[in-house]
Amino acid sequence: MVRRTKADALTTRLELLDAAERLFSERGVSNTSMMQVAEAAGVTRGAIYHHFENKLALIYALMERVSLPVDEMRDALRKEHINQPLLQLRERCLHIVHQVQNDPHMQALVNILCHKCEYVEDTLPIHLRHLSGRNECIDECVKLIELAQQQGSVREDIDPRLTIISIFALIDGLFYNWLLDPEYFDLMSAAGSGVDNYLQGISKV
Amino acid sequence: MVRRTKADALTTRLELLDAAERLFSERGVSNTSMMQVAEAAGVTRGAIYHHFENKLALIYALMERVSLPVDEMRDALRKEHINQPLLQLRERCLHIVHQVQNDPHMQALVNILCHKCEYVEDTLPIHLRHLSGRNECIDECVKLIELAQQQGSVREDIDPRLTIISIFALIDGLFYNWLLDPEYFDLMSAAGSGVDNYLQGISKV
DNA sequence: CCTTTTACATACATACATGAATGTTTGATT
DNA sequence: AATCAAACATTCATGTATGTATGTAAAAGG
Repeated sequence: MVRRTKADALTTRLELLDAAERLFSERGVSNTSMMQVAEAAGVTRGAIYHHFENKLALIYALMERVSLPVDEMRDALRKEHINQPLLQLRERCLHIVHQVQNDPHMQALVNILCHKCEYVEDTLPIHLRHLSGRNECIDECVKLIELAQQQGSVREDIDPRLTIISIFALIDGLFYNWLLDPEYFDLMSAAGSGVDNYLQGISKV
Repeated sequence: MVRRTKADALTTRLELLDAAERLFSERGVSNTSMMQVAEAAGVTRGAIYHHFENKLALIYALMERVSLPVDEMRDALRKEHINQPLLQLRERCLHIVHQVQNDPHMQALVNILCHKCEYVEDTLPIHLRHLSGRNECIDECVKLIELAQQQGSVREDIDPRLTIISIFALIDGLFYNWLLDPEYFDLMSAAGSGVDNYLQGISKV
């Protein structure tokens, strides 16, 4: 059955995205054919190629879908705890973790980018996009550490950049392992104690 | 040209492993065909299927190749700094990092498992194997934290298990990001400061 | 020296996946 | 009301990966 109106077309598009998100997340990107995505969405392959150029464009669209709410949330959190940089850093970190744990789209996307998609030349644009937003975030958080140093709450011998890279690595690693086996540990508890312990370690005594 | 002697066959096998390791690491597992591996090793596909059942068996063999030296090193490090659990933990962590940075086989394998191989049902045995050795290591390191608590060097309110999970996540995350862009930061520096800061954060003042 | 394996190469059968080309039905436009 | 274009469905042409079956020459074994 062909959907005719613009609203119907948008529905089809969303159903395709949902199907792709689910199948990619369950069975891996390269192990999922366009045919399977189409079938799961109740359409034929023709529908996919009408809405998306190819499989990469599909993943790209999946990223678009979550990037907007993520950006909004980041902008909001940027304005809180302005004079308490370590607290803001903590809140921003834990909020991302909370989002990955509770927003299904976000979780599926991180899962796909982390475990269901090979980082190769073909997928480079995807991962570059993923990293660009991240690097911005790193630069911004480095300034938080520097500010904390100026305020005297963080030790002078701490390298702000390496510190942020480590904290982000900690969170990435938690995602990485938690997505492999969500039962193995509680994500929020680990992230909370992990970030707190780390911040404690760089704080002045 | 057919290699006839047993020694020659072993050479062929090693060349196949080297070729697979390189191609998988460069172009991704599912994006590399058995044909390409064979060509890179200077043989035909028949040679591969003679030595390995399929692509999974190839990856499995790649793991075998590095698991032995890794195990040996772990056993050795287990015996050092017995009465200084935090120091032993630190050394064990940093040694793994050092190994990933300096041993090409180790680095390629971590890269493959981390970025060049989708975690799907087909590859489950691979990843299960990867995780089993890891979980053993976690259990062992948890005991190090508990010992440090008994010795009074680590705060009582620290959860040993979550702590180790976080520290391991930190290292995993560093691998994950460093392999994506080795120029972006110095692995050893980040790991050193990261682990030290974290341990500082859980230590008694 | 004869037989049996080993260690591959070659060939084949099958199965998908992709992309593009084309067809068709209906909403949208004027 | 007529035309256009969107939103798909259908079909085809092609490439490519896999697994297996078979062939073969030399090494290993007795």
